[in-house]
Amino acid sequence: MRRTSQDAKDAILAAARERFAADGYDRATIRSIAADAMIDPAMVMRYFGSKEKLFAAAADFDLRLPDLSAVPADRVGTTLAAHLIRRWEEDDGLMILMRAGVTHQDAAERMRQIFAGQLGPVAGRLAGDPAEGARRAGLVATQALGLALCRYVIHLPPVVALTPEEIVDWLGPTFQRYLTGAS
Amino acid sequence: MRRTSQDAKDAILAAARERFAADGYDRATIRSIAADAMIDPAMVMRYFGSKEKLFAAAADFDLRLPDLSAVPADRVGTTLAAHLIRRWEEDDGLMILMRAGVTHQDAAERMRQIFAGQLGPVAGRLAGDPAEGARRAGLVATQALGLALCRYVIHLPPVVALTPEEIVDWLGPTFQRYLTGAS
DNA sequence: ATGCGTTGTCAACGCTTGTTGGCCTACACT
DNA sequence: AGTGTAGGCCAACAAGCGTTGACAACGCAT
Repeated sequence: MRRTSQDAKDAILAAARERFAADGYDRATIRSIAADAMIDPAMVMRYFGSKEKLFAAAADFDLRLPDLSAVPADRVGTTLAAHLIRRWEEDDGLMILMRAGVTHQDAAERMRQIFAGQLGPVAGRLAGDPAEGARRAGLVATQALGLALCRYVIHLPPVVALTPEEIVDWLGPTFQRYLTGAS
Repeated sequence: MRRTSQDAKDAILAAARERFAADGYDRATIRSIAADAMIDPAMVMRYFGSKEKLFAAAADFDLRLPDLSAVPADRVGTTLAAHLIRRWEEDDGLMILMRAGVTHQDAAERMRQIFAGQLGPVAGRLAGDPAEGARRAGLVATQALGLALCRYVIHLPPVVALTPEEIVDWLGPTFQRYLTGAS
């Protein structure tokens, strides 16, 4: 039994996710992705059409936010912080978007959709007003993405040294204020 | 009177700063920088030696932090927030580092030096302990760089819509807690 | 006017990139 | 056995990159 085309696609996609997350859009080449997947570069084109389409397939991501209005009102900040940290470490999808979003238009657009479409409604439900929810979601995004940038991309030593528990302790109150505090 | 070499260098450096800030390291090509400076690409090489060296010359940046121990203790957060916003808008140096730091090693290293060497000591003076200062500086960096990422790079609409005053009002207390709050 | 050093131009190099088309190879089915 | 089809490989393409070296044009000193 030879490898089925689905296996090849899976292997390519897995390699692509790793490379895009580690190197960004430009430096992650079709050739290097193909080498990681132990396959010919031409196969990548056959199965995904172009580098753009491969990236679109690899950059799929969902925050999988819990329903924050179901947790105690004074716990939304820490709950969100704990969830985001976990989500970040188990899925490299956000790393892909961060590394690519800096130079790549589509990736930036995806990022906007994620925070407007996933975090926005959750914040809006807490604020009781969609427009205000968007503002709150934006503020949360600045702190959340900033942590990811310093910890996983820039590798700022003091931020890398923080334990997940410390991060929750420090960022939880910040999220709490951004989500529920007075404007 | 022909153009002096200093004029050419200045023109190249200005064009390089704009291109690196707008496009990142990889997409900012020597050719495009030279075209912006209305000069031949070969001149760029003559005056700066290589793309790496040109980047090093363009990525020079100083936070120019004020002495935070000279302001009222309950004002350090808002003072820092106001200063960083101003610094960000008047100098594209940090944009260069942010756009490049994601894929370029040297830029990430510069970023680490800036926050460890400039913000760290200031925070250390406030905390009365250099090691603790590094931690506090790291936390501040997550929020400060996250804002810049969302506002100037990703262009998250709700974050772009914030006025400088609103940003100071929201981020000031965060910086205050990161710098002087209980650990 | 002659010479020289600086400023600028031009063409090309070697390399890497995304992308394409043709050609094998192995399996499933008749 | 023969054949069709799907998986895979190879070589090449055009374009763009950083970089190089040779050569022309200019201004100032002598």
